[in-house]
Amino acid sequence: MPELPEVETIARELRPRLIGRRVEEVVVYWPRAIASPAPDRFQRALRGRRITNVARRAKYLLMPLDGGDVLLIHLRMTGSLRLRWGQHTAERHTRVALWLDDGWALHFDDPRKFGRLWLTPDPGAVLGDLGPEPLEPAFTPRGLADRLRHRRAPIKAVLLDQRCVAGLGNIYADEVLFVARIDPRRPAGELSESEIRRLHSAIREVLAEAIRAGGSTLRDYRAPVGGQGRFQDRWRVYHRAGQPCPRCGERLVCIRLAQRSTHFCPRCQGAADAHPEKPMGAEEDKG
DNA sequence: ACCACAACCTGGCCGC
DNA sequence: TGCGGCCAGGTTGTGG
Repeated sequence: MPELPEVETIARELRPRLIGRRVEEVVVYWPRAIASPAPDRFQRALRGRRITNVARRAKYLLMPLDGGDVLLIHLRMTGSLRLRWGQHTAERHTRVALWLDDGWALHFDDPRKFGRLWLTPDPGAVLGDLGPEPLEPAFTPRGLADRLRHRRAPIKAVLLDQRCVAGLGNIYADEVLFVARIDPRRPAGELSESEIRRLHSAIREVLAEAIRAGGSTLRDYRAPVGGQGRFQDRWRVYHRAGQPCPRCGERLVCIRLAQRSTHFCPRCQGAADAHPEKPMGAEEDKG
């Protein structure tokens, strides 16, 4: 379910509630939700540990524990984390429950069972070769250009590739390409320098705006204590096929690209670099 | 190395 | 009401 802004929202909400808490019991309702180690070892190793922080990398939540291990959680399509009062309050789709020492329980709920948890001393091995965090200074237009240069796949597909930029998913890839005025079907390696600069700042602007809005809420997604994001009201193109483009009034369209529904404006994202009105260097980094 | 596609799963919605 | 088909915010493995 969640992309970078939703995971960031969850991390911020959980951080003050979880730092310093001890995990008193671990209940695994769906063993395959535990990616590693084996569920019984996961359970034994996590029990009794204290959570020292709640952080995010790309779409992963990272919870370092006293003693050195890190609990990693990836929510995939439909996973969510909920804090529920009391120990025996698991619901139909609760896959793993952590009973905390303050009377609350942290529940990992996931109807589709795609989400995974890891307990490891070496989170880097789980995270693999993720690309740069788009909101960190290390994410630069030059670095983005290097990662796009040799790719012939459509730019939308490359934005979904977590090795290129970490944290974008289907909603924010579409939103970012609209703001950058780039046709999602354009081969990534054929983008001009000014398009890459627009893309770079659009990634930062859209993600930052979404975080400020508390992420997007779709269907029954809720934050850990029950709140909803507000960014779905600010979607410019996602889920808006047939409605007028907020920039030019043209009807927005939805096509299939990289096996994902892809929303864009065929007029202002239509032609290759059709609006070169801004001179090179006019768009500075806003990081 | 790159890219397309199937697989992993369930639930909700739409049309018949 | 029931059923089939299709859709869904993600990632991984397999094949070409």
